[in-house]
Amino acid sequence: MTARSREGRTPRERYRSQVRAEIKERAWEQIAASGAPGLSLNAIAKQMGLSGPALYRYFSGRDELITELVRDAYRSLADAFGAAAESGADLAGLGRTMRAWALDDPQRYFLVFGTPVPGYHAPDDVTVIARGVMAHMLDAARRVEGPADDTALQAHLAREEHRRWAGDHPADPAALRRALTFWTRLHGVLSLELAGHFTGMAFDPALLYGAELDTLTHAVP
Amino acid sequence: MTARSREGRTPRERYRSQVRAEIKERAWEQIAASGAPGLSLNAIAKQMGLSGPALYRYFSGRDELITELVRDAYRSLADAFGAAAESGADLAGLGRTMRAWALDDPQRYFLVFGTPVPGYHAPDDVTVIARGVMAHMLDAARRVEGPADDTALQAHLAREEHRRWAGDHPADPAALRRALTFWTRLHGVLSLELAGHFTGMAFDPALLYGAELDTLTHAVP
DNA sequence: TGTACATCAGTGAACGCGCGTTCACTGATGTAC
DNA sequence: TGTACATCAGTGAACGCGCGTTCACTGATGTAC
Repeated sequence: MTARSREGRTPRERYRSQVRAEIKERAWEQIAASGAPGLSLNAIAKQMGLSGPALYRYFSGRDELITELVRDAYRSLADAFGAAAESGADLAGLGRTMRAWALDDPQRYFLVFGTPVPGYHAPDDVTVIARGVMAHMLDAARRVEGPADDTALQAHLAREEHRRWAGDHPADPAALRRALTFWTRLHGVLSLELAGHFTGMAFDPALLYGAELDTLTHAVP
Repeated sequence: MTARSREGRTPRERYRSQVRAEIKERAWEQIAASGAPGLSLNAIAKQMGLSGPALYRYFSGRDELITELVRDAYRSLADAFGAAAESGADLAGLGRTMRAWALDDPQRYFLVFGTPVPGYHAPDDVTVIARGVMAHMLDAARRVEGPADDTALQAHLAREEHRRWAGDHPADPAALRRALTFWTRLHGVLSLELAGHFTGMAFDPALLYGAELDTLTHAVP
């Protein structure tokens, strides 16, 4: 008879997911050390005291492992946003959450928002998870009060949204614009900072980041 | 006797620099096709109808080639900025120049501003060229009129600048702040766009870019 | 102008390495009766 | 409780590949007298 723990998982299943988790952990360590392009299945196996082919019991190949890491990265950011929103964070709160998430593991940030590897295309479900992240930003952007002056961009967003939803559920263009600006401005500071482009420039990137956050919550533009 | 053309370059020297140039050209093609991590000396040699070791007559190794490409990329951006400034471009003009330069060869943009390869450190002279790019932005930022309200960031920049120059030649903190914001905001839009993060979102990134440009030339924040 | 020599681009073989991935297999663990 | 069978984690050998880099060499080009 099968020994089933709670949740109906057999010991074998539990073992499987533990090993899978350890593989991913070592993969993150490798990525942190030498970036995504340097990720090697054989190196992970060796580090775990396994032979290379053993990993193929857990992932169909290198690509699937990377995809899984991307998924996890998106999910963890979505979770962080979710938790922040849960405890009443506004747009600025999400911004601080994003910065903390990025600094926590810069290479994880770059895996998701960094230079794309030509030729690699993430599966569709990753896009869905990414949209979940965007949804959190949109939600918070919607709750920002203050005048949103009518720009050409906003009109453009309104037009495109109407076309997409055929007039049914167009998103608030002002919120959309704010969410986009939130994303690009914070990404601009974060990615340059994490890439080391501010080193030797004698200023605290956190203050620049904070200044950008202020422009977003007080008034846009 | 040596046949010297104008500039005192012998035919051999001319030949050398032609081959060097072709190597770099093929290198750029490869980077465009498969990114910087996929750059391979052997592949370049094969494409030129040469054997692998032949390239070592022209570059001391892979790292020197990459460094040279980074240098060229920075220089071409600095040149583009210089030409724009020459013909009277303001900060917005530099912004449009930067976008054109980025779209012209996205992988070149990423080579310079994208995810850093852990472990690789550019030589010092690259930093000097990079500072030249920043100088153009600062120059244009200085010529923007309009109220620059006093923020904590600005005060911070003023303090740090004073410390760096020991009170001698501190840069105008308002201009510094504007140049930094110029850089990060435009990079934010550009890098997300080039990385394909806006695909499927049904809006024109150029308009978002333009909106950010407007915020920079009209009033900051 | 011709000859002896030096320079230097490019070759081919080789080294050592690591990669992803396949395959047939062993041996332990779980399952069914 | 014991026995026969099925499942499945992991191994070791092998395949084919490409990488950066070194080395001793050939042959063409330039130089000096």
